[in-house]
Amino acid sequence: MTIREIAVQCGVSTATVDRVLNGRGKVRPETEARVLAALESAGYTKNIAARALAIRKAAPVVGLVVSSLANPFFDEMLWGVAQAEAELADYGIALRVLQMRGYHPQRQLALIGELEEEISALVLHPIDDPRIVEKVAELADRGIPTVTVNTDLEGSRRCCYVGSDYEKGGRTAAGVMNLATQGKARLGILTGVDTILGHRQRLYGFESSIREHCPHIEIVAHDSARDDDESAYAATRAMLESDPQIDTLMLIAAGLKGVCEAIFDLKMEKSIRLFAFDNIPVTQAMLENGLLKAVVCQQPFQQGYLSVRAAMDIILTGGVPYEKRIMENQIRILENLNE
Amino acid sequence: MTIREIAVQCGVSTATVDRVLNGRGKVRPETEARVLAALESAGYTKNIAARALAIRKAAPVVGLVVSSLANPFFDEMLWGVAQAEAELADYGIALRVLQMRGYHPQRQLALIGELEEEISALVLHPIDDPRIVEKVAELADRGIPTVTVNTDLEGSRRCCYVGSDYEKGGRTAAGVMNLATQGKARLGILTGVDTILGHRQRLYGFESSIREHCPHIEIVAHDSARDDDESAYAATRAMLESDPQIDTLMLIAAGLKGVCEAIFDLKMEKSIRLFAFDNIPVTQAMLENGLLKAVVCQQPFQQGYLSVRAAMDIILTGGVPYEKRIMENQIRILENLNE
DNA sequence: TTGTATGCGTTATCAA
DNA sequence: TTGATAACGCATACAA
Repeated sequence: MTIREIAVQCGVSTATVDRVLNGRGKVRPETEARVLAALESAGYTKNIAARALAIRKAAPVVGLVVSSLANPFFDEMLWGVAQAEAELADYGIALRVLQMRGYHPQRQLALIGELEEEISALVLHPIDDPRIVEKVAELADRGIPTVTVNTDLEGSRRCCYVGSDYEKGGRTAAGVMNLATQGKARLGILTGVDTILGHRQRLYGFESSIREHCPHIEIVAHDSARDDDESAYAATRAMLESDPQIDTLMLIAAGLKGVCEAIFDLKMEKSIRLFAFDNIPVTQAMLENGLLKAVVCQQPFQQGYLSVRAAMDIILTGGVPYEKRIMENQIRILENLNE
Repeated sequence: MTIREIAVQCGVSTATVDRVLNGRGKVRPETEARVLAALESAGYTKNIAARALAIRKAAPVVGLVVSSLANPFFDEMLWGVAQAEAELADYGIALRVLQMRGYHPQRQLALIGELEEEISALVLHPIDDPRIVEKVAELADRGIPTVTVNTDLEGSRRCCYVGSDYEKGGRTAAGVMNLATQGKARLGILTGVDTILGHRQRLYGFESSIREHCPHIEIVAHDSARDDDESAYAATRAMLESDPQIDTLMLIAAGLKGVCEAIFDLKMEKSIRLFAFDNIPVTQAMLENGLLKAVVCQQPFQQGYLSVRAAMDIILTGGVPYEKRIMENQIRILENLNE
């Protein structure tokens, strides 16, 4: 079913159907109603190939802002972004990527500001801050849709989210620990940071699942690794020195390298069973030496690919493909780490 | 870079460039060389949006032949096929699916024959038989590319394969067993069928990995579950009756329901740790009651989606997107079974 | 407020 | 062996 067919059916021109379809106004309400009815009953959907060809002249741009500098987790995600970019080219859509370091709302606002004049859609790895929420609303008012990636921005006017279910990830990690420890452990938990929603959700999922299903896994220590290696080293060392009977550690966020160094420095690598999240450069070596038993990953490549594609789909179809696209929580051991 | 630009650059018409590009012949060798050179140096690639629009008139059809009847594993794969079909519609490409039951080469040949007159590409879940290999070659000669899905067809002229690495899947299952049993088990293996390549590869990956890495996992019994529930019941029952000291079972292929029934009938569900492949309707219940410890899955949805999309890409671009697209071997426990 | 005409890049049908 | 030209479905500048 094409615009032309709808047009003849209603006795109007294709331009009028286009005006109705894209809400450009300047059409008599009565005519509009008639066209809308025809569109509805025909189950009309835009042909994206044709639309892609037509909008080439406008050369739309998708913007991406991500806190990826100095964070190896995002390397793989940016690979997915690159793959999506190659596909965008066929549709005459360009991509502009701005990377930042850390989580400073002001900096993120500045980068969005740098993009907002030229983009038709924004993919954002958002910092959980009211100013960002407000900025997303402002963009929405100006007709620029935002796709959040990796972490959602609650209460905002973003149009869709691509990322994992952190609480489920926490529960999955609890399940793996239960399996690998036969349900018996003296456990220390190294948490992330409170200001990152995903870390809180993961911790909640993990800890509540352990308490509910594993009566013989005893949580004897709790400290924050603060999402970096130095703090992780210090926290791990202090935790193991104050309770040398600990035989199991769960690392909720970043800091794997620091945790492992502390364990080796204390020569406790034979007695500790370590569990963590995500696949970073040091992961494989720690699985190989047997200290790390398993990690739970969240498909970073797919997050990058699908978020940019979602922006593309929104531009191409004019509609939102889904409200949330949740990645799988994947259990990785040495044998299936890199696929 | 467009065909028109290439054309003016070479002082020929777009039609001539098109003839060179699509090997339609009827172009002076000298002209062809000039156009080819220009194409090369410009790094020309077809615009798929434009091509999609143009080929609508020809209304190409993709065919799919799959042994999915009476096999719940394929339900999820067919979901992925349906998703791809929805996307095909935008490109004016239709899909015809023919399902079959079991693995009879003659039947598969008949179904391919039913499709071959009308299709531009074939997606095939191939039976490992010389007649099928020959048929694929015949199609290739007639310009119809074949994408194999789920299982590859070795030595054939298929243009790409979408499916898992079964040997790696076997090694992953060995790794999970090692983790969950602390490397100590008295193990019985229930194999699949020899005539399915994937089953042999999985078994090899699993068994060689166990022998190499797990000195205290003792393989004490071996029998075939023959890929169905009745045979699986009989084999399991016989195995456990002849060696009641077995505490761990690995099921390589289908038959989970039969295996579990045998274990329950023998009232051995408390002493057996069971491992298997794939997520079928009975999987969740067996994970919940604790008999089944984990399964290794092979992304059936993605297999369906990507194989049909590969056929679409081949039609749209005229080239082959990749030679193999390998699915991940995913470790599933109750917490991350359904995502 | 509505309609006409043209172009996006590729394919395919005619003529030459 | 070549080239001109008309689609494919949608968007839009311009005319009415």
